[in-house]
Amino acid sequence: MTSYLAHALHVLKDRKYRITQPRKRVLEILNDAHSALSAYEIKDLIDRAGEPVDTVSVYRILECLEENHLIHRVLQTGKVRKCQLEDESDCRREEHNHCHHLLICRQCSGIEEVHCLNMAQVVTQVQRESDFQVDAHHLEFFGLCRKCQVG
Amino acid sequence: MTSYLAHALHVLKDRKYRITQPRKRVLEILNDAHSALSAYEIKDLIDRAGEPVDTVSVYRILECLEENHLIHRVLQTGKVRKCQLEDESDCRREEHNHCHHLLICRQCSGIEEVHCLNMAQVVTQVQRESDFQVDAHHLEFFGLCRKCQVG
DNA sequence: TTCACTGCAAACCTTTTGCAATTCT
DNA sequence: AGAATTGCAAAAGGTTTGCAGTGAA
Repeated sequence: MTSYLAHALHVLKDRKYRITQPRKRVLEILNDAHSALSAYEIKDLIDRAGEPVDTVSVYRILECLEENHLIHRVLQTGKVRKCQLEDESDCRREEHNHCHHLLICRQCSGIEEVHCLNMAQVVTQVQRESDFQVDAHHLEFFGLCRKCQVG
Repeated sequence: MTSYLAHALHVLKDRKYRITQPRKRVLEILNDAHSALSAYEIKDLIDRAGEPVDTVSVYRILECLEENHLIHRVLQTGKVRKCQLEDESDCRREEHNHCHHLLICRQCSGIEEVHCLNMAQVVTQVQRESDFQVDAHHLEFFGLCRKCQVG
């Protein structure tokens, strides 16, 4: 069980990106975050920890991380969140890293990620009824997470 | 078969909103649009038609229309689009006006809207596997619309 | 006539760009 | 050393706010 942080650093190193202080700090913040964060929120968290980073750098780092599929964006807010490490075994190959379904709690703003939802039927329905050739989709659920459900 | 424009004006009048020139113009633009538009794009289209409207007014009008469920936003871009008039007969009551599924064409940027996709199974799967109580969702499909499919 | 609504000015927040200085490897 | 990356300054873009003036009902 590798941590997200270790995984991300490994991916970046592997692809010849430099492991700089700002990059490490952003990844540490993302690693610890339980909800999605904006570029500014990430910058603030880093600054508060003592060694400030420029906002522009945060933007550029997030861009890099997104290109390497280490984070993805919540459509509704534009905030980012680390990509969960996938359990290869129970994910169909074709949907790979690109099919994330988010569970966004309206109480605590926490975000969970679900892979492997079976969307085949729905996609088929769209293709049949609308004659639209689907090659990707984004799906976000809103509601209450386990902790915020009362009773 | 009422037009979107007539429908929207009726709803607003009914709820004691004033039918002003800027509101009429924004609704006309939305009525004719075949893809989603940003506030700026709407302002530009109106300006080009001869009688300019202030950007701030466009923002406020869009806010009003959104509150009254006459437009909704495409999550990915933040642009807005008229809500399609629903065919009451084949839509389950509970999902009513709030369950839109968008088909976004990556070729022509056109947007279609689909109601009545059967998401029950997927929602059930989420609730069961993640213990998350779903009360809403947003779903956007990306791909090729009928016209842009070759062959 | 009255009050909702608009237009204008200005502020605010977010994101992007160019370039010189820094720092990983 | 050399190239990638950062920080700074500045601009660009999008959105919001306050207030006085306008116009729909």
